[in-house]
Amino acid sequence: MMTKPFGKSGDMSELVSSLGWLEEDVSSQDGDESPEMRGRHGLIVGGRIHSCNELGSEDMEEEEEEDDDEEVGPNGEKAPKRRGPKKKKMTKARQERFRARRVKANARERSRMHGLNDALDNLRRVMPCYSKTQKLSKIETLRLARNYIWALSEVLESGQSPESHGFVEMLCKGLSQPTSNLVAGSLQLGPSSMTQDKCGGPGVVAGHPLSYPSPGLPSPPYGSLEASHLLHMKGFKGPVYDNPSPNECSSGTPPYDGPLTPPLSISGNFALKQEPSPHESERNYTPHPSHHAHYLSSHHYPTSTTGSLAGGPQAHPLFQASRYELPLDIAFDSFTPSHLVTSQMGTI
DNA sequence: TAGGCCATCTGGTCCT
DNA sequence: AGGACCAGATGGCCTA
Repeated sequence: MMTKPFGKSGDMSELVSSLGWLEEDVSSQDGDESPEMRGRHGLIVGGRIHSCNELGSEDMEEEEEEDDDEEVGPNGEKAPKRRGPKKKKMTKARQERFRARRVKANARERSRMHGLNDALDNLRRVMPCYSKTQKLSKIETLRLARNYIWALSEVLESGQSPESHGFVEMLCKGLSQPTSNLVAGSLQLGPSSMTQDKCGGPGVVAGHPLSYPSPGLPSPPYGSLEASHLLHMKGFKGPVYDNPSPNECSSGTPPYDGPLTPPLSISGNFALKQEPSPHESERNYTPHPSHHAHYLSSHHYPTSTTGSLAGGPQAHPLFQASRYELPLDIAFDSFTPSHLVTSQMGTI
């Protein structure tokens, strides 16, 4: 798996002592270094050694330019002549400037990645299974976000209920089994028969027909669907069709990596919402806005009593029952566990 | 212990 | 020249 040109920790001190400038650089890391960063000094050292191999120590730099034209590969073969301007000698001053540039660039790169991670965190918060303790991985967050948009589009386009089996199936499409468990658990719904490809196995776990098998999952509670999420979903009653939508997931979902139908038909709806400026959105940010579903439920579609937050989460049995003890006879507005059980048998 | 995920460093490339 | 972005490399942490 990982190649280890040098020991992860063992021979490090030897290498470190042979590189005088190394310690200096480590100590010259940004002053605002987080504890996390401090805990990763070994890693920084590793990085330095990596770069050292490429740049060479100061002693090596003096020789570096001389045999430029006759580079010989590890197997003795001649490497092609290096093109472009000849490398200038790395004088001490140049090296110092280079180091300073690198340190600055590293700091920028760190903050850039932090910004990216912050954005990912914000994305996690609006996912239907946000949990502070059970963070979705980056890749799973992106996949779920993609599915979420897709599923909400389907809700708007075809009137499919956000509580339907198909909705969960769409959310879980292509997700890992633990993430699928998380999503299904958060939605208080059972496993999907369609998620066997990547989402996991058949999904019926011993003890409860509605629970996902959850190998390796920590004890509950982990991700949970925020009350507002579910209430908004429950409140949302899109146009109801007599016949199931031809686009319904269970009747033929597009392949996971295939092109999805863009939510063109709903873009107008979304566009109606005045997006706050970055500043405003920061100020007004709420952990679980479920913006689109909320907006739709409160502005475009009739909202049931349970669909309003006024009643509070405890107003619905869904929020009184543990996910793991959800009785089979809980009736949803348009979806029941029995519904699910039959769907698992492929009768829908 | 292998594998997954992550943070960081780094050099290259493109753009201003 | 310098910054943003990217991908590769590396090592740490955690879990099955």
